[in-house]
Amino acid sequence: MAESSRADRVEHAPANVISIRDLRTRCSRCDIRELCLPVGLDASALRQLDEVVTTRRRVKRGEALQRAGDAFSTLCAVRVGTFKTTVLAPDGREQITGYQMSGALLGLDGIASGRHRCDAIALEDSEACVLPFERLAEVARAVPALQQSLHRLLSREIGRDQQLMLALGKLRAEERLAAFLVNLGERHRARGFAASEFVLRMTRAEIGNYLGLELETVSRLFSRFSREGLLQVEGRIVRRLDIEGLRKRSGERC
Amino acid sequence: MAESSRADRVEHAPANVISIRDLRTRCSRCDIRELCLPVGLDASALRQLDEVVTTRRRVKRGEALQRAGDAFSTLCAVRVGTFKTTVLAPDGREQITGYQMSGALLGLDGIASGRHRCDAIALEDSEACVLPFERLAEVARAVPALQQSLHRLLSREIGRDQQLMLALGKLRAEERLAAFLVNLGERHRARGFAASEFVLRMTRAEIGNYLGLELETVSRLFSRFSREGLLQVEGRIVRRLDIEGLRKRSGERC
DNA sequence: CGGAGGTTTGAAAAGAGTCAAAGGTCGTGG
DNA sequence: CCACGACCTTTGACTCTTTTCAAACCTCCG
Repeated sequence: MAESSRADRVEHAPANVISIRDLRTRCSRCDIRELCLPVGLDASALRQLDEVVTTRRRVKRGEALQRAGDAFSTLCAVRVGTFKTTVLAPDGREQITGYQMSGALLGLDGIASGRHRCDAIALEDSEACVLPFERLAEVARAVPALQQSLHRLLSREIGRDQQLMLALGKLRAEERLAAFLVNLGERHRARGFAASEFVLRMTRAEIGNYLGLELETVSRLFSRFSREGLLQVEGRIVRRLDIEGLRKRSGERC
Repeated sequence: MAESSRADRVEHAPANVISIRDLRTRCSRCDIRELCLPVGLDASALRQLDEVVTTRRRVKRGEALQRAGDAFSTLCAVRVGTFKTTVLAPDGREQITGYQMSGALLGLDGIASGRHRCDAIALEDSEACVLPFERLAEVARAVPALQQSLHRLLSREIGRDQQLMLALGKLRAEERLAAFLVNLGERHRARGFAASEFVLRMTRAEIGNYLGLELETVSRLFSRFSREGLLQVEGRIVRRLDIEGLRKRSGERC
């Protein structure tokens, strides 16, 4: 079952589980803390959060951080790398529901039922901090600022999902891809990288899956945008992304 | 601005705001408590929740319980009636992101930014309990069971959104409507009504908007399902809904 | 350096959208 | 309480975007 196909779980592959202590790194010193759960926490709250986050996991490209159906007990915060989350229809069709970069919190959908509801697959070699949820909830009761952070993260996830629904329900193919690229560019910018030059971590098929399109449609749209000077593209490498031009083509959002 | 077009706010239309005390009703005695925030709370936790929920609001058909952009300070729990929530694209296109029946909690997407991100419009004369969020969060810190309920509700919302993304991204028109009807039937059943006989509270256009389809497509599909004996439909009245038959036509989910 | 997997492009098909028109229903005001 | 108007629904005919199928090429990893 899912248990065995999953990448390095704490119990099964201790080599890939890293004690935070060993690395002498903590949320309080993490360079992505302003993108992650610690946003807005003061020094004392951060110290308490340090006590919650005790391990990390390395996940190789293609491996799963979590599988739908797994028992839920921890959230994972992406530290390095990129993940995709996917939900499965009963007939086997799969929908990618998001791409998560550093700072994102994975597993929030598992709280409700006590089982993970989606797969999280690494798109490149990645690293995530493990947050035992019960422990986190406990600390959140004592630290209002952390409670607020957690509420905000859950709420932000809902807002993001609504934006994707809007894209899937109302935008045409060209608008969806334009919005997706603008969004990717902005997420790179938020992480201190150029918004207009980056490497796609996902295939055309994965972009299409996420946007409710076929891979051929995505490929044709890249060609069109390239022809029209909205970007330069060589395989997965995107250059000179014209954010404003694309925003106009997107009906302005994703 | 939005403020003035909104239905009966506490400050502006006290006539429509009802003190819970006056009605001598509480969460602890509410007949939908097993569909709402109180799920799984014990007597003592319920008593504390009673202290949070002090007012109700009546909202007439077509009026807004909340508007995108409004300052966020309260959640609302649907007591009677039905709402739709909609998000707006910058160019004015609108996507319905959900239909909420009794027990649903509205406003969760506003926690992140402190502003509501969607409109909530009553589809029939409705009534909602008002939950001041700061107060609720405070009580949740003291009452772990309530904290857990709140986390679960937020998480469940994320799960629901993912199912809609799956429908919008991967299902064909016929499958989307079939899944929608099965889902509606089951929600009626969960509320003690027949799963196969109900009145639609939304127009064909609204169903289409929610499912990423045009109203004509929805109308044609109703005719097709009716022709094939999967349901009987007279305007908004649906009878003899064949749940199993429709489930098969849905690729099995929504 | 060999092959699997990923990408591009074309041509044809299909599903859903658009436009149009007519009939139905509901709620409100007279 | 009835009539009118606004809005909703149905159905047909046609259009068009996107999918499907196919083939060739690329490229990157082991």
